[in-house]
Amino acid sequence: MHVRTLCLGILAFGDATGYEIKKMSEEGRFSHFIDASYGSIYPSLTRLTEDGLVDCREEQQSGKPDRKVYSITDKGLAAFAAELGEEPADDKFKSEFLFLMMCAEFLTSERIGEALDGYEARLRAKLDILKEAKASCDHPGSQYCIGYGLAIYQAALDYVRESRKSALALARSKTAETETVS
Amino acid sequence: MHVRTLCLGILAFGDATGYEIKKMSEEGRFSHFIDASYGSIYPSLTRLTEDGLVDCREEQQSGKPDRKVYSITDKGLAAFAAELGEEPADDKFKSEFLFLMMCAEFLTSERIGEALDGYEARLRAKLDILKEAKASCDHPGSQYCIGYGLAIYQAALDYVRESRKSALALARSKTAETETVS
DNA sequence: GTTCACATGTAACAGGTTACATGATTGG
DNA sequence: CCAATCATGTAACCTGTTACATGTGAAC
Repeated sequence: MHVRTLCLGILAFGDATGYEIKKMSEEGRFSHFIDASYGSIYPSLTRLTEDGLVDCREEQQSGKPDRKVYSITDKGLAAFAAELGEEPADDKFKSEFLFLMMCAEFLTSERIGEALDGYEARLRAKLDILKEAKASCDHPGSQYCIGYGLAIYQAALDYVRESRKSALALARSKTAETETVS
Repeated sequence: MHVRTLCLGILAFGDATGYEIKKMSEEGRFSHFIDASYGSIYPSLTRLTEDGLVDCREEQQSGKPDRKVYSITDKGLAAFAAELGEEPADDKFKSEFLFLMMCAEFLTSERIGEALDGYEARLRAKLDILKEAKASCDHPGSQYCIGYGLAIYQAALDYVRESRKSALALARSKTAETETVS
């Protein structure tokens, strides 16, 4: 999914500035999809405006910089609806942690233990964020996504904990270790 | 993780051609990470050779095109070990399906049902592939990754099935539907 | 006879990131 | 006084994809 679509989707829920879109994509309800940078958001908004899918109004603020508030147009809403009508692309899951575990035979068991600890900690942190979000957000669509996130991160955490021993056993053998050192 | 690192990692397990690396990244043991295209693999191998991290020998074959078999060098092995020593980057999970569900209030319950059916089918297909891989692959590191995949895809499937009713209820109301139509 | 598997490679293009440029106000 | 928050935007760069170019042999 392109940043352009993300912007359009966020604006379908209500007006926002580029700055706010960035925030939402990295902290808010939309953080499960992409975290877009300013370098992609601002050009996207310019393009969307040129294409007539969004409107822009400038607002002066006392003390703060001017802001450009974007609203979705009817044409934009139609384009968004059309995109939602298409078959969603396959999920993409990329994990450097799993790549590391795949290559565990090149590592010492100490290094694997370290990686497992770090990964577990991150999973816990994500679960905490999701639990907090679940309690504080009342948007039904978001609740569905949060529930999904809780389910899979919990499953991942359970797996990593349960398989810890066998994971450590993947390490390169002591003999191989000495071979490499010598 | 870059295609370059993926190539290096695959070659750490044994010699391969660019063609074989592509196959492994989309079907084999390494398919959980990236599916790289020829347009990125071949240039990566050229660069790795220039940098002395891999060696290349050309092999003629009767009836088939010549092939270039790449082997990792000591320098390459060291570079690979160094990369594995670094903290792995955060997992990246992107789901257009979840984006759709987040925006469910813009959809009819029919469309949501359709999306749920499609998503469920894909999850089942992935689970089947993983189950088959589990039975046919005896590499321990791969087994760990397959186990992880089974755990999270199963959790996702369970969630999608259990929450189906509430998911369908996310649809836009009939009044809103009529409003949009008129 | 046509499609598939084998096999390598390039060029144009798309998409996004990073770093930079600018600048006011508020809170510690 | 320094850092953070608000706020917008551009240019250079990096990485990767798509489509193209080329060619053989086997299977159906």
